[in-house]
Amino acid sequence: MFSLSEENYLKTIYHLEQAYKEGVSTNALAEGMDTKASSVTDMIKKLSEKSLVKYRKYQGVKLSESGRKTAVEIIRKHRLWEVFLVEKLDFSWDEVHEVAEQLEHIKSEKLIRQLDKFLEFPSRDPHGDPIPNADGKFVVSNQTLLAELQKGNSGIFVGVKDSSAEFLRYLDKIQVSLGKLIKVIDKEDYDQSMIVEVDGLKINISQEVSNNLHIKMT
Amino acid sequence: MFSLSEENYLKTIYHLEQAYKEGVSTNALAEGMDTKASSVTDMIKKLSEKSLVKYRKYQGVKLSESGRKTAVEIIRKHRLWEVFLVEKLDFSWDEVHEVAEQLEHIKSEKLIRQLDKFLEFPSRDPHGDPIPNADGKFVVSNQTLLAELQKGNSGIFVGVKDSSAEFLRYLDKIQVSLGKLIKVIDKEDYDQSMIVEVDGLKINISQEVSNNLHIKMT
DNA sequence: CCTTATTTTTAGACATATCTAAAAATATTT
DNA sequence: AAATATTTTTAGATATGTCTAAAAATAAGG
Repeated sequence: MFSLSEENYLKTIYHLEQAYKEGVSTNALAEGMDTKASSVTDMIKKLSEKSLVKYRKYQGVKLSESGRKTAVEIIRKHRLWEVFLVEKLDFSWDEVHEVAEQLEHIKSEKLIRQLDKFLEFPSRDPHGDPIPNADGKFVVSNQTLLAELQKGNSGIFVGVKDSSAEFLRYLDKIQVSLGKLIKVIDKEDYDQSMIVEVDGLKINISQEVSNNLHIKMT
Repeated sequence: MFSLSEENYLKTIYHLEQAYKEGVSTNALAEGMDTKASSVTDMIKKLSEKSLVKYRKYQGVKLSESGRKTAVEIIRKHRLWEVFLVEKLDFSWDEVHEVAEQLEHIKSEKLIRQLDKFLEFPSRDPHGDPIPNADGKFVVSNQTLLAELQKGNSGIFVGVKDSSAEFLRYLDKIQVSLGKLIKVIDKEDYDQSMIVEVDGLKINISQEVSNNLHIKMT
């Protein structure tokens, strides 16, 4: 199996690949791992020898098939534990990350299989991010960001992209909570702000905010 | 906080202290940690510098107050996770140990506080061992081994001492399961074997077996 | 009580994962 | 395209936790 450090590198490379499709640079990875570029080079070499990444000097890294598989497994574990913490142990959205970062490295196939079952096979974590299934597949769904909706569209608020405590407090304040039906009443062309209706109340929402709300279309 | 290795040493010293009250020898600890005596000496020095153990060269170690506190916290976490695995994730008694060994090192006060609450403050783990409370206190109870009961006594079967898969299969076979009321009908003087009644059935049980069953007296 | 056996410690080495500082490669500017 | 700036890699060092082999301390036996 892989060391804690190796697993964290794989996970970080996976996330950075979304933004850097051509390959993740050493510096970007150093920033993501909160370490020095030289340390990154060392670790990349190790991962490369284990065929977890494809690496050519000075050209950045990409995950190999087996590297991606491992990264997705870790992400699956992270997100399932987040669901557990919020749904069963009454954690709030902004408290789960640090603990899930630890729990994601526990090694036991049975543990995660049974946890998944216990949680009734959730498809999204508390932030609205999809949870890959046991085969590592992300099951697609009819989900989008509120910002993508047009005047007249509506959907269920199923998650947030920005899970900072600050943002969650803001949502609390405007009384927008998970599971609510949100309808777009009007959308301003000049700043993309919206007037939406939630529980019969009309609320004005900036694009910054609408970009952070995951909506499941009905 | 303490490293994984430090935590494992503290836990092992704690357990060995039950048998070696005068202090745990370097060799005993090496055996318990499955490592070499020289490694143990190195680690003991480190723990001693951190005031987690009391150590005089060639005289073995004892836990200090803070060392004992830390060890008990780890044991509390281990046992709570075992309850979780058995009660919520359908693990069997003989599968939980390895996973709990990993989970016991997760660092989050809130996690363990909420887990305890979620499990409704269990007082014993699936093997019948007591779970210290958040203050590190073992709440005493009216529990004993079946072997200690006399003719006519009865009590609830609340745990096993030997949790080998073999033994658990045997219990399954004779239909003795957790929570059952067991009454001692007769006890042989010459081999200490017993005839007990469970669910109206009379079963013959050897001393070897009765010595492995934790009973809560009613 | 002195010799032998056992236990424990020390000394020096190794692997992992990190760092700093310097060198090498690549990218950018003029 | 040459000079400069940036990025990446290498080289050498450090901390943790382990090991082997040898030395030192303690325990046991005659």
